[in-house]
Amino acid sequence: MIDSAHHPTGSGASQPPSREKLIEAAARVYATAGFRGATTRRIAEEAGVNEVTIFRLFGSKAALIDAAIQHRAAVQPFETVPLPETPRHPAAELTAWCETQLEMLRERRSLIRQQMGELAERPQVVPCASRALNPQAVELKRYMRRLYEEGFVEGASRRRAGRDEEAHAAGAMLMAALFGDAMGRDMMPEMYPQPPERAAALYVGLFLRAIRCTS
Amino acid sequence: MIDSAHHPTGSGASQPPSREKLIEAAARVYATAGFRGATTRRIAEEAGVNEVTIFRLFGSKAALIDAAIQHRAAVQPFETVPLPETPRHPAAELTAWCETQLEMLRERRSLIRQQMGELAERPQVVPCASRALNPQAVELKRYMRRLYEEGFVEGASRRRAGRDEEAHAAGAMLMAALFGDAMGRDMMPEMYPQPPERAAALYVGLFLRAIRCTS
DNA sequence: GATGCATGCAAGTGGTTGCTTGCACGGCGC
DNA sequence: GCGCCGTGCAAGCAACCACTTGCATGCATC
Repeated sequence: MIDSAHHPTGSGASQPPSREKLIEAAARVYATAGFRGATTRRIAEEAGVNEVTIFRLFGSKAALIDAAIQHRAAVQPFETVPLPETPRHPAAELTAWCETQLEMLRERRSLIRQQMGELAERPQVVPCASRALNPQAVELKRYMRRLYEEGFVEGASRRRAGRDEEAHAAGAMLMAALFGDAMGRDMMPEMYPQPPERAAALYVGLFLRAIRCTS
Repeated sequence: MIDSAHHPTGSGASQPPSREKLIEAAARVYATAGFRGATTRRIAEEAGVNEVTIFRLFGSKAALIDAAIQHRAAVQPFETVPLPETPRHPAAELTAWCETQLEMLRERRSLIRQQMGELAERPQVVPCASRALNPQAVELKRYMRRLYEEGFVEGASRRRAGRDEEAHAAGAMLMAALFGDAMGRDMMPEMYPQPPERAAALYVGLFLRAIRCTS
């Protein structure tokens, strides 16, 4: 029934469908069951292919799941909206940016949770997991530096070291707020009484006031 | 069921050692390996007792691990330093409080990570996991309300709803900053360049400025 | 000494896991 | 027609899993 079409090679544009189906199924199963819970039988069933195909195409379960995780990490971050090169309306710009961050984090929520849980046993997932978050933090810091340079920050005349320290902490705090919101909203709803669509604007408002920025 | 007590050694305050040894070993193994990875053989070996003892004392592996998790969650939160009833030096008081929070979170880091990972498959751990964090958030909110009442917040005259919304978000943001610091410092060190002992003071400083509090 | 109890030890249960093997089928280029 | 290759199917393997059973042992109380 599922025989979707064409097939491999030729001009090699699309992979043999089994490979792709397995990678996506593995990502789904892993996100809800973790490495140990993602059995080859379950992944194969989810993908609608035979179990042996996993070993023929990937060699081992670990290789398949690594491929799946890396696929997920490699495909999405490029969709991120960059912050503008020169700030004009910090509140609006940051809010929009934070909203896409939140969306991204919420979408990957269960995968990120699994990776956090398996961090102790499979430390090789660390670079893969943080690779998704790190460029975002860098982007935020670049934008903050421009906020200082363009005079959006009032009391920025203090000594450089203290300013940097505070700016780093503020950036980390904003990222943590987004992360915590995306991760914690379903586990502890009483801690997040506001509707999710208000979250970004609220965090950004607090963030800008914390760094003394005239929004 | 929990008839500890009985028996030996005269005034016998101490439980039969096997039970306690197993609970602590289970907590350790679970924190690094998760539910599926925490095999009864491994726990028994870690505890230095025979594997059958697990089933004689707890009936099943799940019961043992539940007991271990609940034991960890039940024992520690009482050590928390409460925030003062009437604020005097918000910055100092909050910083001290945040430092104990950070300490607690860092100590339980791997256990919390595991619980997050298994949240999708074993949702019954949710209340147990959030029970550790929730009272802290409540305590923070009580303290914040007193900050408003005692006149520590400058522009608090705005409409009530907006103030509450912002205060909630600010509280969530501070808790998230602590959580993210405790969880992320080892996974993404470049995001936390400051030494860990400065963290609490920095977050509190930003937090107080965000809610317009005169520290 | 006898009884009760917690524990250790050895063996074994049925089930699941990752992975392999052997074989058959069908579409493709030659 | 004829290989080639990707795939499905059935069977099976050794290892591991949670859990059980039966028996021996040590210790404390009676």
